[in-house]
Amino acid sequence: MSAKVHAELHESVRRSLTARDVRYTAGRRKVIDTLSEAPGPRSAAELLDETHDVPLSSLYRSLTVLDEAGILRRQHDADGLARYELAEWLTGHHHHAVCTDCGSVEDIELGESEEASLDRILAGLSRSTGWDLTGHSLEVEGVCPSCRT
Amino acid sequence: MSAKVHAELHESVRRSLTARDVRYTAGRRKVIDTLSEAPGPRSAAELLDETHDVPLSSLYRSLTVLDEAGILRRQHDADGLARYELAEWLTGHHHHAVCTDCGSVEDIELGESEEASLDRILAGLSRSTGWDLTGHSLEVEGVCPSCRT
DNA sequence: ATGAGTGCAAAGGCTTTGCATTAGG
DNA sequence: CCTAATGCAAAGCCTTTGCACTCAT
Repeated sequence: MSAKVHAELHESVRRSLTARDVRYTAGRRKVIDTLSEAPGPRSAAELLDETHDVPLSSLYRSLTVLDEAGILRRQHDADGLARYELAEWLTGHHHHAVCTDCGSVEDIELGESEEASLDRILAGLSRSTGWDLTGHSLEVEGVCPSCRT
Repeated sequence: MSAKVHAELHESVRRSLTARDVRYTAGRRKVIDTLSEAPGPRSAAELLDETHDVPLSSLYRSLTVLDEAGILRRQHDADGLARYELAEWLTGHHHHAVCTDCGSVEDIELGESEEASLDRILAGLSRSTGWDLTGHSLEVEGVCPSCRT
């Protein structure tokens, strides 16, 4: 993420937090910085390492607060480990590819026409299932380039 | 699941386990029975309750063994709780709808043409990402019929 | 028979919480 | 200033494991 976009990211986060009376502290900025540079969702342990000097409990509390504020999204990988990524309104809509070999998760984007056919599929599902569908995520699994070699 | 298909299910499981020198015990049959009747993935706590008289540690050990044998599939829900369902070779390929309100997960199936367009999307991804893709799952989120009312 | 499975209790690992202190707006 | 956030240690919760006993094949 470029410097300019980076500054805008922090501004977006700050505005969003301020509106909820949540403070944008140094530790939280480090978390957002780290996540914005990551190629895919990060675990708490990875963030603990990559943010430097953000204590465990503060990290977890910040992650919880940022999740509740809609700044980031928490999921769980195949091992049940919590993984965090910036929310889609900050990064843009994307999907995930999970390596069945090493477990790494990589962000991937679909082209317009692919995303459009996904939307058509969802519209059909909404009708046939009785659910009021609000979002979707396609997760593909396979072997990543570095495990393939 | 009908009685006949049910019997076939147990036979499939038994054959698969026998081939790996894993025994198909009463407790494990209860787990398979419960999962085959569930409308979506079950947690360990739910299985503990629904199987009756399968002790905690035995349940977890059976789930681990059955997962490793490819009989069932373990995932984790939004709260990080492990959830189990029969593997797709036993139930058929399907996807999940997650209720953003109550957290319930329901199995859903796509029609042939929808599944075919998903496959086309995946083929494109395989080319553009350099991954060797082997599977996919589409998770849709929304509000389930019972939470909508 | 004989090794896999069971069942209880104890341990593990990730995450949350209590509380006194610090610092952001 | 005044309340949210921090940071340490302690507690929680789901899941796994040690060990002696039991049962499936």
